[in-house]
Amino acid sequence: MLTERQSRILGFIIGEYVEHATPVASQYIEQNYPVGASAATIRNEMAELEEQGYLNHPHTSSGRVPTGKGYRLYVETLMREEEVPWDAQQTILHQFHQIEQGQESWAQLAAAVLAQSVENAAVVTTPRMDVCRIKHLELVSLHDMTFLLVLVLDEGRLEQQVLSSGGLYSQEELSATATQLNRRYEGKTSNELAGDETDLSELELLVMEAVHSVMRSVDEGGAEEAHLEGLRHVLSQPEFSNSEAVLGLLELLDGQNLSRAIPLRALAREGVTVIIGADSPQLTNASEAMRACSVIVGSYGAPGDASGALAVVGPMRMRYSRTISTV
Amino acid sequence: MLTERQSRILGFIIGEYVEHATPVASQYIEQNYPVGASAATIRNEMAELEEQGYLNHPHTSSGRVPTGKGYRLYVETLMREEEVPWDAQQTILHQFHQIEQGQESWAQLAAAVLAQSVENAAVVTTPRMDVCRIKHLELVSLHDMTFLLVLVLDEGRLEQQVLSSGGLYSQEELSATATQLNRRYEGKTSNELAGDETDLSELELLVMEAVHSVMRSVDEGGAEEAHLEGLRHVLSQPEFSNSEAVLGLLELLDGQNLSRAIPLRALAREGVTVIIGADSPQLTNASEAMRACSVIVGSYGAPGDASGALAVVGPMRMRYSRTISTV
DNA sequence: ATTAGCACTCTCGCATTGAGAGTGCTAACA
DNA sequence: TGTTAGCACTCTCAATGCGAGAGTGCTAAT
Repeated sequence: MLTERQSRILGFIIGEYVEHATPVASQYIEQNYPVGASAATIRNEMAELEEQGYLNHPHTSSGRVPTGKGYRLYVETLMREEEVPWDAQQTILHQFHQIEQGQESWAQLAAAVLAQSVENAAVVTTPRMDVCRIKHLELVSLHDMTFLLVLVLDEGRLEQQVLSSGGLYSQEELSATATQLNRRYEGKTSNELAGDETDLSELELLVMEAVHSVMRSVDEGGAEEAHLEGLRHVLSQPEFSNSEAVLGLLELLDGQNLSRAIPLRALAREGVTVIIGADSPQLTNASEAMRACSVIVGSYGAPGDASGALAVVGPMRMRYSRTISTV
Repeated sequence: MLTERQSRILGFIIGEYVEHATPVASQYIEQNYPVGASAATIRNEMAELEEQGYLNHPHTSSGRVPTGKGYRLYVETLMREEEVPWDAQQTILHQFHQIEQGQESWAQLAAAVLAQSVENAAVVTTPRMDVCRIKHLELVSLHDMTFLLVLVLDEGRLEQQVLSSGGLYSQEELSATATQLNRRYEGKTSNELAGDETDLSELELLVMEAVHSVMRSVDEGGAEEAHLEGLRHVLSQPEFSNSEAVLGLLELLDGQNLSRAIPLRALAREGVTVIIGADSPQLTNASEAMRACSVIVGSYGAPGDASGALAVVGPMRMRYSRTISTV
């Protein structure tokens, strides 16, 4: 469909545009890239590329700008993955070793690191088991009628729930109950739990019901929290110099809407995915604000084990090569 | 210093400006507020107010705009606290009852609720004890050489830490150790812990060292996390219609810089505080971006008990009355 | 097939203009 | 002395026009 030279020119244009965010002219290409042809020829090729839908021009006489289709071709075929510079890798690793905290802040930090290193906004969801198992449970008395249920799941994930009992229980009773329940339910998944709740005391029943509900909500990904970081990078891009665009995007990403806007988990299953602009099939409710953006979704962790999703949100004009490999 | 009438006019102007974000003209005041004087008189008073530094005008012929000094006078003396509408209170309560989760997401949600109800950005730090006490500790074996230390502190706060032991311990041994340590240290504060670490086995020593370090970091507020929510509200205000302002503020609030920018905890001690514009003494490193903003800081919880700070960040032109009472 | 040359189009920045808004001042008035 | 009406003055804001520059599209020559 495209000649060798056309592809190369397209690549050059996209590269230029990604870096400078201004329409690219034929002369400029001629002078700065090794095409081996004059400006006029390049112009002809550009016209051809435009006819096929890879380029666009804002007005009769201004340089060319890549279209969504152009970007897609670029990402799919003619981009070579950029090696992440070794020292950048080191920096990232270093930043990660700084913290050995719980998953909560881990995700937050991962988002920050990712955002910083690709200079765009990043979203990271907390890791999550495909099916989680009880590792251990513990009951701690708080006040007279309330106590805390602490649930340790696979991979050291922690969940807590405050319960109020019908009666008064001492810490000793609670501990004993916990031990008992541990012996009986350790290693079970939510499903294996169901139906095995006969023969329990009132207290045990109360606890197990709570356990069940917590695990179910974890299984459903309800406990999955997405952390957003680095919005400033996206918004400082020139495409958001007018403030309506800013607002649109903010509206979309700031609130809880985040997970709704981007069906992260669904996409993450299949390696690294790139969503360009209003790639309609994937973003069903792609809002107007999303038109100008791209999202790169990836996952980390081993499938079947703890795993989570992570994404980079940026303008269409982002450095795909760098970003993708970083992801 | 100010006559009765001057105060009233100042009040009217600020009220107007806060609502409409446009300079206020003398005629407008005359027609919409019960001053009992003509536009000319109001003009004279305005000139007087300007001389004293409460007002300003952008250019020779445009309405008046309050200065920082004006706002300060307003909040300090001539504003009456607005009653939060009852149904709004209900809504907020309702939203809070929706979740009975851990503190992590609690703070996040509180920020969201606060932000929404005052239509500005809100920051909420996680609750924190002044001095925390051990309620309970638990050890859960994870893999061969690693186990999880779960620490329940006062008020049901949870901390976790992954430890790697020198040797191999079974879950039984861990549980026994935990029970032992519980018996010995329950209810102690970090300080009471110090120096009482003689006569312990290797494992116990390892655990208690970790406990100590966790508690110290909690005491120091290191574990305090600030959650920011509702940026969109601030940025949708007309004063941020030009994008440089947006960037400045974003730079300030988006990243980890948050807590550095606003010495929340320090301020929160003393009831509700209002910082207007570049109130220099309080915001040492008040960046340029902060010039146009105000911050209202408050605290929640009982001092001496679990407590945290919360703040609303908005344009100078915010509805102080409503916001303050909501806080 | 490539290229040089040239006309054409469109944007961008700048100055100009006119209307409108709101003040400051002065002079009259209670 | 405090208040008010009237008017000139200033400044913004939006619209308009203009010239320069950038970059293309096309045509004709190689």
